[in-house]
Amino acid sequence: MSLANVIELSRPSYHHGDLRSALLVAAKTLIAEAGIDNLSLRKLAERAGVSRTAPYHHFSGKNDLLCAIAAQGFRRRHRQAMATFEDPGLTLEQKFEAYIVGYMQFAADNPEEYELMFGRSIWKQENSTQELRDVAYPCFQQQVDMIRSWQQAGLISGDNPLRTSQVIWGAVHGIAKLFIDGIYIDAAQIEEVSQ
Amino acid sequence: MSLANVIELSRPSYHHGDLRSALLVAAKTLIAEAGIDNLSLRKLAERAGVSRTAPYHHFSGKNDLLCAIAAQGFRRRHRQAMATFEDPGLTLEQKFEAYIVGYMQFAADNPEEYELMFGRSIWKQENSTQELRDVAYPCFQQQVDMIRSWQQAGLISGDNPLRTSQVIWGAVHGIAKLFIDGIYIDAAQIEEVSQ
DNA sequence: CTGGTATTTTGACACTGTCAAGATGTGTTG
DNA sequence: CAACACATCTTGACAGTGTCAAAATACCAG
Repeated sequence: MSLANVIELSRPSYHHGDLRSALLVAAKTLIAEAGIDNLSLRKLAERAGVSRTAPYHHFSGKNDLLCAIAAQGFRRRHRQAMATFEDPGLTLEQKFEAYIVGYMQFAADNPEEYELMFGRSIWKQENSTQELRDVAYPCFQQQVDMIRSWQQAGLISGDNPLRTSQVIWGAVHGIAKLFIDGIYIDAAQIEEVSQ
Repeated sequence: MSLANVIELSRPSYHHGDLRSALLVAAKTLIAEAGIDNLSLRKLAERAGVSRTAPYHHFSGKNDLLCAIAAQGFRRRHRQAMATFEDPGLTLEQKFEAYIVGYMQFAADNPEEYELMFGRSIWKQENSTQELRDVAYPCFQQQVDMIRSWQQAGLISGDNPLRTSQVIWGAVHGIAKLFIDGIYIDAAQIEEVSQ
């Protein structure tokens, strides 16, 4: 962010230089400050020190911007989960627990971004960008793969990774929303879902 | 709705008569047609055959209207769950299954209304109306009571009804959202959560 | 009938997303 | 170096939104 500020303050030229990433950065801070539904393109443009319609040369519209932000979130979460999955110092069981806890942590740490990622506005209708889908689907696929390995190891029941994944993700997601909304559930309770 | 239409078409007087309920009815049809986020007070007023600012004498604002609609939903669901809970022809186990299935059915039948009820916009900040809280909390409390009875009967594990309720509701809610978003999960899978 | 109150309307304002047209740089080619 | 093409940014404009203030209208108690 400090880099972006430097660029913004000492605007060396008429052209911003890297307005696209500057907008994404500004958008994330605005979202963290005031929530998703208080984000407007105009306030965002002002924050970035640029005219109202400048963003339209980097994003086809507001929905496109939101998709790009969400895509960043999926990338971050994907890397994070990947690190857990590939950590050689963890047993399968530990990975399972770390995955669940990590998921909750991610949701709790970035509640507004999480809301954007899994809120339906960018997924409903034909709103989702190609880029977003390209980033999010591997994220889901990875989860299915992990669950498959846990099932094969007999760590959790069931033999249909996809179905089980839907159920588990549904549960974790629902609980994460409770978590975000302020009803604290400690890690011990999370174990109860895993059975 | 037909009754409302009669009232609307043959508007007998300058005063609407029962604009408040007419607005609620119109709002629900508009929501069912075009979704929650496509509902605007102006379109709603037009649909009700009334001026743009007329609703403001029956609701303090848009948020108030949304809370009223959601409150209706909670009342409906509460009655529905109550009927299941008090049905003498069902065993505890059957009630449990009926409760879960009924919940999913409710969500699937009224997806947009469900989104409103459990979407965070009306719950976030200090948006929730007193009426909404008065209706919704008994709805949650009832669920806790049911789970307590199931736990006492040894039907499900755990000894903390509140915590368990949070977990189960989180799971069911998450799965309901998957359900709504088009990923079908049959009843057999639901059993898997209940263990 | 009359005054007060409840209800509805018209007018207005700030804010939003988005498009069209013009202005201003940047880079490339002759 | 000059001139043109292109990317980028700005100004102007429009429709739509929620909401408030003030005026108009209908109903109701005295």
